[in-house]
Amino acid sequence: MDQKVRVRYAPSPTGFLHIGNAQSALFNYLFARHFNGTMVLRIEDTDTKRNVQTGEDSQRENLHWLGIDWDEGPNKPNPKYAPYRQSERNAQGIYHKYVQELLDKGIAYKDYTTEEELQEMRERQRANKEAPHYDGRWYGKSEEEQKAAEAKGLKPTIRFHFPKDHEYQWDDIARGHVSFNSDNLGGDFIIEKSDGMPTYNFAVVVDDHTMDITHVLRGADHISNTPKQMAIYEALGWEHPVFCHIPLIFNPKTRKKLSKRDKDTLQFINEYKKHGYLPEAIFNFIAFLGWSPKGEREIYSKDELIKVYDPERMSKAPAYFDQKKLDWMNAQYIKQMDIDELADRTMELVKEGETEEAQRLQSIPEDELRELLKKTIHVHQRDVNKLLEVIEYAWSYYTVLDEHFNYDQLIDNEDFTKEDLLAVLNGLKDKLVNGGADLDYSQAIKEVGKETGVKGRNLYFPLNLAFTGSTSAPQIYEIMDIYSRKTDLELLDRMIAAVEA
RNA sequence: GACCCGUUAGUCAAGUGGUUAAGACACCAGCCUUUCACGCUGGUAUCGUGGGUUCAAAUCCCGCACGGGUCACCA
Repeated sequence: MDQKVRVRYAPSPTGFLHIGNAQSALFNYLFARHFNGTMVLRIEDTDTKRNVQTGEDSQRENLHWLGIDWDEGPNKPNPKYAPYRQSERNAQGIYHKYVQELLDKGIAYKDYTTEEELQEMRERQRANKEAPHYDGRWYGKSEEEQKAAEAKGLKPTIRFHFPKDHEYQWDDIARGHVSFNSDNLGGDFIIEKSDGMPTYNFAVVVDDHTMDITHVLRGADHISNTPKQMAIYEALGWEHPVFCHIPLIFNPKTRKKLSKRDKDTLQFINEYKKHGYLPEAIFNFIAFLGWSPKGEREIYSKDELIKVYDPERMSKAPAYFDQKKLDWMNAQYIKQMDIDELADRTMELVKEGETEEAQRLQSIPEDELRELLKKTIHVHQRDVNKLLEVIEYAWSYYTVLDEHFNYDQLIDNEDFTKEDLLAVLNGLKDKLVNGGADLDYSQAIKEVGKETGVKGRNLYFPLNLAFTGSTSAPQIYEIMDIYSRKTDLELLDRMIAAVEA
């Protein structure tokens, strides 16, 4: 790159950070960092009807959580390029200035067609099996006709007039050579709405140019917008940036673009956060949606991804969202992270209390909770996919005495005699009663085995059942350590009573 | 309907004319283990289809089928 790279992530603040937005932000981020360029955050809030007050904050918070930061944006303005919200830019007349230029050149014109008329036009075209398009009815109209429309109280939109039979083509980093003919782009399109706001296709060109954006990485759903934007670049005598259209994320079940209505998939980054996915894992996972590095490795830290990121390796085919693979990847991160760090993060989740499960733990005093979580993580780090599961386990251990276990599966099992069961349970009970605070549970169980002559599953199954309600459990001495000595004894007594009954 | 694009195992996904067609997830089997899990080892592909080009095609070209994206005073 001989010229300083500048890229942008330009969301419209209409809701939470969606996985598709995150993907787009992430590739821009990787691109900027890999090439030592500048990452810009621009807010595209020209749709006054759909803007959500909290949308921008949500974008910011969730990007931050993911580990994506930027060098310029509404909160970090560079005076040379500010402001970074299109509504503010519009208020400064930035867009209108160029609209006027196109009007003066006769490339843009006022259109007084009403919404009803447009709809009618589209319906008629559809009925005639034509591609829906604007028919250019207001192109080249006289000033008198415009005045007459004004007199009726009509407010015009400004349309861009396409040249006839003109090829727009570019070399897309991801897609290769792409070309469109001006004749089938849907007719002259609106660049300024009747409320004076620029449309997306116009504002994006003005902003990318005036902000010196060198590379535009965005979702593949923008491919067919690109020729329109190129037409504007051309009309204004500007050079267009390099384009890279990122493959869309598909839902494997519907085989369509991931839709916000697909209930089977978590759509928003904040949902992943509250379920206890680690941002490192999500970052890693999203980087592999539509891109892959050379080689067979799949686990990469953010810094490693920045290093190996190669835009030439962007895929063309859509990326299918595989929830199970994400779970696996998150589990990999959990396995390699140390317990204190995991405990900190789980504490964080509890404090935020965004799920019922997390809220329940808020009743536990902080020091006690931290101990409980550390012990729970120690036991379950290897088998848990997300931190919410740690929270669930912790709660089940905390409230174990409220549960009523069913001991019948061993009592009614001919492989386990009543005598052996009692010998084991009472044997361990003795150790617990007589042992000091530093009693080694693992050692104690082994001794019980030796003293009673009961071993293997006959030794461990009863203990598993007594302490967890199930014959299969992780290392039982670790579970015993999660509970208080008093609870351990209570659980043993309960089973002893059941066996004797 | 028009215009663009895609199609490699159950699911993803490498692969850019000559490979035993990577790897991951899931699944199954074996090993390990008191059990569960983790971990380890092994297992599964005539590369959508029909034609070309070539000594040689998953890779290049054409047709077909299927799938998708886009055709807003949304971004």
